[in-house]
Amino acid sequence: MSISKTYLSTEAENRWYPYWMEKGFFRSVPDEREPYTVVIPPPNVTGVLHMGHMLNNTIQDVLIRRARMMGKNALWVPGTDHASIATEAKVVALLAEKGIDKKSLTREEFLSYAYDWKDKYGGIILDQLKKLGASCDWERTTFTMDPAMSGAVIDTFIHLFEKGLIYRGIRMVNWDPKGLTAVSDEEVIRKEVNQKLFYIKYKISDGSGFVTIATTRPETIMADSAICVNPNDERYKHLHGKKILVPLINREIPIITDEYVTMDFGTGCLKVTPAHDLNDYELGIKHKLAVVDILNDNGTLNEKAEILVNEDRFIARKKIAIMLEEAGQLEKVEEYKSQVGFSERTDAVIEPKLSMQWFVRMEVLAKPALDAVNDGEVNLIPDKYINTYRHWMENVKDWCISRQLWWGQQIPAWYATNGEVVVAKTAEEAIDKFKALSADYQNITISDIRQDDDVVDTWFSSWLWPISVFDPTVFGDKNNKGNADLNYYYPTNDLVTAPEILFFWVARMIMAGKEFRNQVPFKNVYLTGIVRDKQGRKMSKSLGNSPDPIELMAKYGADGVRVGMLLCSPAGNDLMFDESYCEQGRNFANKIWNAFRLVKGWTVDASLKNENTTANAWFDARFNESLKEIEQLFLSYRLSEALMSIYKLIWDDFCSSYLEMIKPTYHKQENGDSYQDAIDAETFEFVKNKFAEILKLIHPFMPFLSEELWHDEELFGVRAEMDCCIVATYPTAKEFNGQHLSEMNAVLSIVSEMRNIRNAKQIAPKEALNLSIKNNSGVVYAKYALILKRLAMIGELAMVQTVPENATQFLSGNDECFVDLGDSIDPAVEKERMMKELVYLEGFLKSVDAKLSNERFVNNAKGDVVENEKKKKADAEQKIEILKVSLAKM
RNA sequence: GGAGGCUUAGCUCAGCUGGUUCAGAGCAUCUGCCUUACAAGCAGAGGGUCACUGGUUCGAAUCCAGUAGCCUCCA
Repeated sequence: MSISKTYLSTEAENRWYPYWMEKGFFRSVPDEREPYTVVIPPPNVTGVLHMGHMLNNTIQDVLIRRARMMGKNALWVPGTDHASIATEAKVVALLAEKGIDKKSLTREEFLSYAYDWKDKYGGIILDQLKKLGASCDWERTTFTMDPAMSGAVIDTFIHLFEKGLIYRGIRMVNWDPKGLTAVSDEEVIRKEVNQKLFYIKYKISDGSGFVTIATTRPETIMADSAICVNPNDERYKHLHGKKILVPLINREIPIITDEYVTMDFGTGCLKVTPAHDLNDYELGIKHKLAVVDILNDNGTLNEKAEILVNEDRFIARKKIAIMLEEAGQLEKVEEYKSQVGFSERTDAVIEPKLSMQWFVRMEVLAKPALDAVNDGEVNLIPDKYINTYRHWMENVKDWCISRQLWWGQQIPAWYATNGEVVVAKTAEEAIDKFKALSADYQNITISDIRQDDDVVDTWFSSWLWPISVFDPTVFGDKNNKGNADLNYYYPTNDLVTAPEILFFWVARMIMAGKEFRNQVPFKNVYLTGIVRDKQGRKMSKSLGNSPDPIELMAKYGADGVRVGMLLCSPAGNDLMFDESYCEQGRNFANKIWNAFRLVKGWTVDASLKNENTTANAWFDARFNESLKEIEQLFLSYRLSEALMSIYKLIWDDFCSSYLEMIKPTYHKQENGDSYQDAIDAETFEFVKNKFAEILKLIHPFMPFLSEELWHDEELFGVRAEMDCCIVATYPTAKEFNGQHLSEMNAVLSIVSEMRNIRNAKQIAPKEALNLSIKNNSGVVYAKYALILKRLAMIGELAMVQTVPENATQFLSGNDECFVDLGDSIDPAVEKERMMKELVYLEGFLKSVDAKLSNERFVNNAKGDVVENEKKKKADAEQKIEILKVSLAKM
């Protein structure tokens, strides 16, 4: 091992990750042990590691490594998601750079380009996870479009269709008339735009006058199906039941009433255009209105518009305005600001468009998934998300699963020329199904049928993930009980993911788990926060406010970054990331490194008697006390707090206190040379063992550093090939002696007071001070003489019955401590200090007395609370007495 | 518009079923130290009307209601 002054992270990282891989420590196969399983939320195959991944995967690795060390058969399944929209967009863009238009390619040609691209870049993110130290079983790496995984998706589609849970229906989608595709809500950018509000006069068909309607889209009047007014609107009561004529084309449409209409917006009179507006569409369904779609896919008007056919929608808007003006039906035009959606990819104005889509019926599937969380079969951590989950699941809408893309699993639906549809795995099966359907299809051939062009939503494959990674063959066949892997590893234990996909992904996995295994896919869902920058902005590429995780790891070490991530990540709350946390992580690594160097440098003398039994016994108790706390914190998934507990145990208790207690003394000789005492064998053995325990304790958080030190041959000797920290047994809390802890707390408070005195009086650390104690507590201070000497440089430690002269004094508990400072004592200052303390204690006593003399308190409060107050009273009274006596003597 | 959440030290957060001298931790800050493990360090210290206003209670950071500000999801 290197004796460098600081921990060199890169060296350790390059040494141990390959070693772990080579020895197969990440590999898991079913055996007789209890399994502990985590499936990775598959990152987007096009992605590169960002801070969100860092956080998410650090947490998973901590959980997995700890479970592995606790003797469980730990499996972390890695993989990637095909992310149809994002990936297809990237491939289209890449092709465009090469001058290739997607539309000029066949589906097969396009997919071949896409696969080339995926093969080239798809593994980047997984390699980056390895840098972080992720201990995934890489032999199980899965991709959501692997043939077997896609097979599972198709089987699922067919299964649900046959069960009546998948249907086709009309739905309003965001249509990009330039890209000629539907885009998801996430790909629509809303911008505020200056528009015009046109006030158009519609003739009442019985000739009794006009109604004025305000609209920003006059070009859609030809698609109007009705005019709607609020039934409570007095201004329009006379119109109820009448009909009206669409300007320019004079089509007759009804006047309907609905409270949906806002009376004080525009004229209070709304034109209803079900084909071109989502709200109007719903209104149309409610009132059973005709749907008139006047737009072509490219945004031009079609023949249903009757006029301006083949004109672009925006040109049509201008022309209509003129035509209305000429017809005397344009009352006025106002400037108006409103939100308009633009396509993220083409910047075209999004057109709401009705189209035929495939849906999954949610009601039947959602019920058991809702119950699973309500009944605690699945725990959400933190549990505040239960409300959100419940609210969503109780108001769940059917799931639109078709996407107008090529990258993904093509929908297994087949159409005959007349539009009739069957769902089947292959064209051949589809033919059979058509033949079975009707005698008319007896001569149908493959060339007569056409497969649906669309693919399914990516979530429709990832909702199967916790099952399909183990056995993708169980979805089409109810009798298939699944392979050994599935039966061993499923249900998994913990899922670590972001709250934003609680519904998109987590809820749907629970549905799939219930549907296909009749068992939830995981027991606990740990929801992490969003990584934000210091100013609270979400980290994003476009803002450029996200540090590159790879660079961070190069700078602070993977362990430093892991610690840094967790230090600032309360469960479920967003975290304000700042590089300084990584710096803190690196410093911590360095602290452990140097503590190790210290211990390593000691020489052992087997003939020495163990003088450190008190220190050893205390640290053992403290270690177990802390461990007990840490175990509780892990149980409640408070990982950052568990880490902080370990941090303080190592830094404060082990380094600052314990090592200083046992550190052999240096001696300076007259000739200027110095030598250090040796340490006794028993203590050395103890500290060595405890150090190993500490390395194990920190391993899940800092795998590289701990493994590196674990293999230090000088301290631990040569280890067997498989003797690694990663598979060492995790420490468990044992019983501990509370008296050791309380006594040492008293001693350490004396140390702290002594240091304070030195600081205040500017006494050099090397100058020994004499301490006398008037013991009221019964603590045997003689046991702690060596510790007091080493930590506070106390020369003589004396037990006294009377108060010495010329000493400064302080209380440790109820024990009176006196430090002989000779002439440097200023009685006036001493007196003032003590008076101050007395005043404080008397005030405190008064408040305790007030409580105790309050009958209602004594009668209502619990017994132990009252007892406690009495104890506080007695304690304060004793201290006051001591102070008064001392003051009287001065 | 609907639902949920958050607000405690300069920053990031703990504070569970109201009751230890309850107002805490880490970082940052300040003071003094290059003390042969570590200046990426050591030893000390200062910092807060627990968002605001009411209520319940013997007792409220903690429970309830309202107000303000911020955030997320759904529409």
